[in-house]
Amino acid sequence: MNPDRAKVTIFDVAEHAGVSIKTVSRVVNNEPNVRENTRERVMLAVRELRYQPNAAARELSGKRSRIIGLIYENAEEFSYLNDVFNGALGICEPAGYSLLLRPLTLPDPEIIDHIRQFATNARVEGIVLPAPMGDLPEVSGLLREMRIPFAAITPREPAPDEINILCNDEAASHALTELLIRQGHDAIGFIKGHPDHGASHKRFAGYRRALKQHGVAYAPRLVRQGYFDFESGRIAAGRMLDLPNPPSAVLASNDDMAAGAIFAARKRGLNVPGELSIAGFDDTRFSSRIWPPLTTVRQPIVQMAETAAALLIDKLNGHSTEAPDAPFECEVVIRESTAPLSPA
Amino acid sequence: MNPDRAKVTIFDVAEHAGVSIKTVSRVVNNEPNVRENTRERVMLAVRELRYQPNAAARELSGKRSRIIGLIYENAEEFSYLNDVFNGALGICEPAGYSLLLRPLTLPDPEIIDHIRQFATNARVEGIVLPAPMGDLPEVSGLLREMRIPFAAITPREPAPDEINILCNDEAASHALTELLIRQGHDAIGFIKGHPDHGASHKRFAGYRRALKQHGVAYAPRLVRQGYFDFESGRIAAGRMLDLPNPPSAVLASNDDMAAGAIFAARKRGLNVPGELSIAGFDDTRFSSRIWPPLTTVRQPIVQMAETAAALLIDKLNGHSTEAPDAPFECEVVIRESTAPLSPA
DNA sequence: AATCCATTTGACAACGCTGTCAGTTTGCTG
DNA sequence: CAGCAAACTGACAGCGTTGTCAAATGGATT
Repeated sequence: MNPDRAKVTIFDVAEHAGVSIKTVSRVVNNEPNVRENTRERVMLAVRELRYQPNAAARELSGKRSRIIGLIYENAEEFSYLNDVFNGALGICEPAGYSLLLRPLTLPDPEIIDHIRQFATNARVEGIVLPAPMGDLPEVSGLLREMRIPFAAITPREPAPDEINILCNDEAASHALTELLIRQGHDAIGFIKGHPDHGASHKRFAGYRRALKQHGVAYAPRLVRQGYFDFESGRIAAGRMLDLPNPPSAVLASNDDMAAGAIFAARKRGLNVPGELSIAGFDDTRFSSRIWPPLTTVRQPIVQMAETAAALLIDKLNGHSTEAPDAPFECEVVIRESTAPLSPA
Repeated sequence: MNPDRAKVTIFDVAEHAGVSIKTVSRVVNNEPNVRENTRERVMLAVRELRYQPNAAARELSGKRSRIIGLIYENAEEFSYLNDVFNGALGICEPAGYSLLLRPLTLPDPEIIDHIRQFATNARVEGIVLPAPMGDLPEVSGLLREMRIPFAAITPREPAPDEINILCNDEAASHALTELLIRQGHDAIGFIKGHPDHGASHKRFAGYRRALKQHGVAYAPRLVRQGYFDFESGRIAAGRMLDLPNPPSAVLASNDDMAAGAIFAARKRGLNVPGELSIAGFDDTRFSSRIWPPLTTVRQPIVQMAETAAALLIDKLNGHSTEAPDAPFECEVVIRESTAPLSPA
């Protein structure tokens, strides 16, 4: 530690303001029962001396670490996490909290131990769980058991007394499918996402609902299991395209798989979107950088993460945690990878 | 803080092992002057009780926070940072350090204040500076002045007594250019990177050296300024392609700009790599997902970040910081966006 | 002016660890 | 077997805050 830094203590402020250290503590922590007059005097001293409370002493004495953990899957795709980090950090910092990262590589047979150790060792007060961490029952179960508050950013059903940040994946998927149907497509392939992710089911459900609503027959042969990665999308799309009656459009449950589908189409000499429309999900950073730019669905991830962190901090501070009334809205982004069914 | 957690203190261990707390402290901190016999007894007690030192108390008493900061540019492209995070976290965690993130949006006129505040407030012991943070003289200058040890992962010239992690960008750029020359290209465009990044200059230097070495004339009209983002790459490439005698190959200083170049080529109906070879730099995650997959250069970023963190921690622990003898090696990855010059 | 109660303030003991320094043991020497 | 240095070990005082609880203050009521 550098000798030049962090030397103004609560005693200095107390002396400067002519009060006791406890009063300074009260002011700094916004506690009640301080006369307005006194409060101002202390604040002035704080500002003049540039006092910054010592976090370690605070934690040791007050039992509050002001640290929030963020446990995430260390997947390849990072733009989602980037948004989550930014959202969470943006809230934590001004609130005086630190954010501690804990990447985990899934599947992880020792996940329970890892999380338990993280929670204990890193003395986090609360934890943010972006997808797919929030989807894993063993994770939320452990945290519940350890009585560590958490906020899950994940499309699972809301649990009472737990913070859940949702978005309307299902509706967005429905809208996207509807778009393709309106463009004349009636053989629409679907590449499912990883079955452990709540989002996968929501997205598939939206697809099916749209088909049904518009009287388009559901064809199991046009549905393939994918795992949210490029490779599985490439393979799944390839299988469909090699079918005797291939689909004229493919909806992938995320952009990575959509990119895989484009790759597969191109390998087979198919023009996208002329001969095959392809849409994705997530509006990943590269969605607009590939050719053709992807039609996809954008989620307000930064906002969702902000809300997660804010609600979590509220809860930690004993404020009433009122969940947002409605799920966050996704937005369909129409680009050039989809087009009306050509007359051929 | 949860009542169930973190209750075993140094006193419990001391009692269990039949020694004083100070001895436990010595063992836990690997201090000398403890009889082997005693050490083992204490270790046993530590393990049996699952003792985990209280970080706050340690910091308060010992003046060591065991926190390392990571200041980074909050750019759109994240795969580089992902690798940096993973590398640094992978080292910090087992070493008992926490990693605290501080994203900064560049350019930031108040960068000095932001960093100063981060360093003071967050009580970091040392800081990792990935590119382009390490390139900014005001940043390294401030840290030097504040006497906070830092490790810069950046292609600047090594500074004495400072930790610098380098890689041979220049050589890789040279090799990539050479590859194109060998494929028959003699009108090779170059899109420069952001002038504030050290890497930009290295990469340009490698290009020029290769041209010179192989007797290919250097044509300023084939060199354009870019800023490492897709859009600037698209524009720069577009300008070159609209030239009366356009290049048959374009080397972009990173993959984002290379993707922009592919985009520009496609807009003009040019076949890549048939009519135009394009190569990038960095082997971003999407390099192999776009069409055609990009020929590019891969840097061992995870290793570089690991080394940065490890050397920094060594330094903080007072060990001799011996810099790695040689810069890290980049690797040219040949994919399908480059091809021999076609006879036409 | 005296009394009472609510509000405000302060004294002081934790919190769990490391640094300091003094005390105790051990292993050699002579 | 005493004597001595070196190797160990332990007692105790902080570190800078917050929690507890007692004391002081102030205003309203007799």
